[in-house]
Amino acid sequence: MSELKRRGRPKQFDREHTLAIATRLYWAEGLEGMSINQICESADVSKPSLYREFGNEDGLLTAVFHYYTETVTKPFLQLFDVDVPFEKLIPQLVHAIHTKHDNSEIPTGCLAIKMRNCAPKLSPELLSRIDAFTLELQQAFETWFTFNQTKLPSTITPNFAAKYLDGQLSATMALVCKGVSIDDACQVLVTGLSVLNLPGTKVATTPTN
Amino acid sequence: MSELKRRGRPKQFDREHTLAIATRLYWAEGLEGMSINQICESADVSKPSLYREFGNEDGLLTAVFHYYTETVTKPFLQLFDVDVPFEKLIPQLVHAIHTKHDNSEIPTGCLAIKMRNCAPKLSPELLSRIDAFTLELQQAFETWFTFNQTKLPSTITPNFAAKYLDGQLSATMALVCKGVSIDDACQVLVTGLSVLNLPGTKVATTPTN
DNA sequence: TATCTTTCGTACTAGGTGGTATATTAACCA
DNA sequence: TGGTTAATATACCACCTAGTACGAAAGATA
Repeated sequence: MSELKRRGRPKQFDREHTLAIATRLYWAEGLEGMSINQICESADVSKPSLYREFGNEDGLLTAVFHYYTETVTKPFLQLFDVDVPFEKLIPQLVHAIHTKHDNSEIPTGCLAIKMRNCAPKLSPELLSRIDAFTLELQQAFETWFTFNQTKLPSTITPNFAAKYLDGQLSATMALVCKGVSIDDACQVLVTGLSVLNLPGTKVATTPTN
Repeated sequence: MSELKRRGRPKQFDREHTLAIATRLYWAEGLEGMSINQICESADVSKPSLYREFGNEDGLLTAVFHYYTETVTKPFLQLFDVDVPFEKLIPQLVHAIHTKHDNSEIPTGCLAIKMRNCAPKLSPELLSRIDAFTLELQQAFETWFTFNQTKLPSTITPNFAAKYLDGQLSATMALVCKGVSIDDACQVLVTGLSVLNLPGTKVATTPTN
């Protein structure tokens, strides 16, 4: 146990609570739409406390990004475990999107993408961390397709399929952000993925030549 | 002609030039990444001159949005004229994307979407203008599919096809913004649109049930 | 009790933001 | 020439931003 008595005034600052609120705010309002002052006010912490914990704004953003990937993206990535069978991926994706947007107040879009769009505000270190993570995600897709390659159309490589899936997910989120209903957005996702020959889609096309 | 002599000091302010520079800057750097001061400096105009012309920041943004739709989006929309035959749409889209990103310094992404993402900064009037325009675009897609409905798969309505196309274009732009090559992004677009049975695509799928 | 150590928050800084008051300038007209 | 009109830019405003100096507070140690 780390039950040895610490000297000095006991710490009251709740890092986890602050990170949760900051992440939610940045995610919902956008990086540039949210200031340190507003975050301090919402999380009910003093500004020096926040700076003591995270150093500066970039430190806070780095911690927020880490918190986001751990609590949001990584659970999503588990859907692409190579053990997940071919025929269960799309229903799982649709289910994940539905539960994520239906019964809670999760903001729309991807925080990592929103952060990437504010590149000039970010340090090179954080920027490369974001890029590394998106690459990691991309490669998880590719790995999944590699292990499930047998049923891919012959003209489609796992690498392209990964990019294509990435694009379809972007499309779905973009539509949701635009106000399209979750059902319609999921239908777009399912339709788009149907070209990869994944089961669970209704749309069928015929060869063009 | 409006050649009647105006009284007072002749105007030097070049509205068109300023709008062109402001649009480019907002488009490239994002709404929140660009300040009035920076725009004035880049356009080499004084701040009062800019305020005299546009009233306030929201007025400038409104003018920028109009300039953007007129010079960028509407030419793109012409590709969806109902007279454009079915089999020429995709090559035109790909060609448009290529020429737009290859030989010039056009920023990536869509300014209208970037503006929409900064909703809290925008006046309700401008916000509804943006929404109206995106709706108009969506309906142009739908009209095109209505006039070219015959070859659409029976399970796909023109309304859904319009949303789907919107999503595929978002996907393409998202990939380009992420650093994916134009060729790969266009290939994603072509592949995605293949489910609509449009000619010009190589990928063919077989019915799943 | 007094000292030491650590965390706390008030109150401040410098700089940037959107926006403007005001004096000057430059053309017309009489 | 002098008066009228309108466009110009300097120099300013109040406010907000990220970031911090510093003294008070709260516990352990002696």
